[in-house]
Amino acid sequence: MTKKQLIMEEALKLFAEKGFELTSVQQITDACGISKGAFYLSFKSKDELISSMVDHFMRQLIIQVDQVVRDVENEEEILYKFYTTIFTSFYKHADFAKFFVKEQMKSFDEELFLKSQMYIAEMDKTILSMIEKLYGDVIEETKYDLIYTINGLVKAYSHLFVFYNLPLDADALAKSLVEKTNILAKHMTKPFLTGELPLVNESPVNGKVSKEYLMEVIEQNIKEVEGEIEKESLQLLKEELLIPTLSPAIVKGLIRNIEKEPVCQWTAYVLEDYFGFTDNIKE
Amino acid sequence: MTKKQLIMEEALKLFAEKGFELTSVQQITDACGISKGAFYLSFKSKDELISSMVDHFMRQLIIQVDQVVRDVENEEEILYKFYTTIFTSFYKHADFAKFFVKEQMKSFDEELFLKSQMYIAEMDKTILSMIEKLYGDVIEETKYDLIYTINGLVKAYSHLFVFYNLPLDADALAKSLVEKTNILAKHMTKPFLTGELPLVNESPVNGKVSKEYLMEVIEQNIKEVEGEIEKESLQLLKEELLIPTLSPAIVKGLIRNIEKEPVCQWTAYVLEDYFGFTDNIKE
DNA sequence: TTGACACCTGACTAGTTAGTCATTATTATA
DNA sequence: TATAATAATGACTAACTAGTCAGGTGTCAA
Repeated sequence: MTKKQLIMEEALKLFAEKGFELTSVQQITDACGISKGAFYLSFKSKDELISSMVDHFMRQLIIQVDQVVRDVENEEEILYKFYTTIFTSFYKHADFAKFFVKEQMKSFDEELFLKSQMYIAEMDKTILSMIEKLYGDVIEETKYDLIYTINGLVKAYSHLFVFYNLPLDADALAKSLVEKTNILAKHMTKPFLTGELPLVNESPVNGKVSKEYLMEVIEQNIKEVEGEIEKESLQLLKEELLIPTLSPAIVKGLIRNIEKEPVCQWTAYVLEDYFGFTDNIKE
Repeated sequence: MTKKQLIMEEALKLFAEKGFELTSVQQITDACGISKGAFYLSFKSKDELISSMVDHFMRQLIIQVDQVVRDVENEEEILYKFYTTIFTSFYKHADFAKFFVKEQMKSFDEELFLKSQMYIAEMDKTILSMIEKLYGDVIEETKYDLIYTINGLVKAYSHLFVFYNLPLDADALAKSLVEKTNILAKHMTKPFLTGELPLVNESPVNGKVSKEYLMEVIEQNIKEVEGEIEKESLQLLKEELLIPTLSPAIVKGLIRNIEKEPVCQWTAYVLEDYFGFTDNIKE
């Protein structure tokens, strides 16, 4: 475990307990058994720590949910898998869920707020593609309402185990919410969110992640990754970003090379999005 | 406007903007144009301010919603009125809604957390009585799920105008959510929350508010209120609490005497609950 | 005009915090 | 073993905080 990971884990426990502002860097380093100076070797500031934590957990969650939605063979099972995945992740990372609910709001840091919004929008995108696949044209008019309703259900029921520490019966909960979702998809006729409104929830990067953002993520990965294949793949992908020359098959292959490496999973995810490989179903 | 009100209003703006911890007493008093010392003449501490704020706004909301649920003649309209009331209040007090979502969590102050839970449980009680009145035995098995779903919908859709500052079309939103609620009440067959679970959400005072709490609230009111009738009514109600001697009609009349006074509304509300007048419908 | 009173002020105390940096310890290399 | 490079330390700074309190201000009635 790297020092960064150690700090993030210990900090998360303290943040969930007392909140971000009321946890001092000193308390974090004490919990880690390191000095205050060592903290600043891993993170430029306390704000950078919180920002890294949001990246770490939200990326993990989005990648997981996206995998489920794209890979499940049996269409009937997608919704069920979606709910179990999301609740299992919330349950496992209850500390982060607690912390995220508490601090996601526009406060003390505009940048962090926008980042959170970006991840939430990314999740909404995945939910949208899921319900379009499931219900097709039937929900054309009501799909944005369905996204909001699903989010509401997840939020409301998360409370049970995130804040009351109840044990989670993910199976029963998912089955119950699958029923609710199906009922609403089938019968809803009066959507509140008509075409124009939901734009507010679009990704701040307008659906496409920016080239600059991808460059940044890739360069970060090049520093972190060990294997030579992975390093070279990242290097080639970076050049492809600047001047496109390679064929789709080669690009896809390069992404394949890095997608198993944990630190590169997010990069692989956003690159697939950027190069338009998002509609592939597990072969 | 009293000094207390002034401080609460200015503080609320700052809290919604930057959060509780990052707003200093100095900043609040600067915004009010008063000195730091003056602040401590109105509130014993910064914590007491936040606690008073939660009391103020949550009591207002609960009284409003309760009135709607109990007074609306046309049963068809209850749900619609419920949603419009709650969203209009959230919209009007967006600052508080923002602040409450952010700070309601178990953090930095166990007492405040319990207080928030108590108000939330109180609201759940009102919702329960509303849906029982509306759907009767049909939802016997699913009523707790319905409460959670309603809460989820309110939370999810509040975001639109609380955090994105969108204008609120309360009429359209309420109509849309009424439909969703009706659909779920009619078709839901797989509740997640079976009889045992929802106990966690019961009021910490076990359904009945404690005598001590009532005494405290009444004594506070006696100090604040002007009118002689109101003062005497409160005094008699206090004695009735200690040794019950008066007939229900007299007690009810005494409560009537105080329920128009803004500072006494909450007291009237909890006293009605305590003396068992909660099932009365507007005559 | 005087004195009594409630109201108000802001400099002050005692404490905490994020972040720095000269110094020391550890490890790798030659 | 000697030297260079890297990692880690914790005392320190500068800034901020909640809450206090000795003294000031304005407003009454006598």
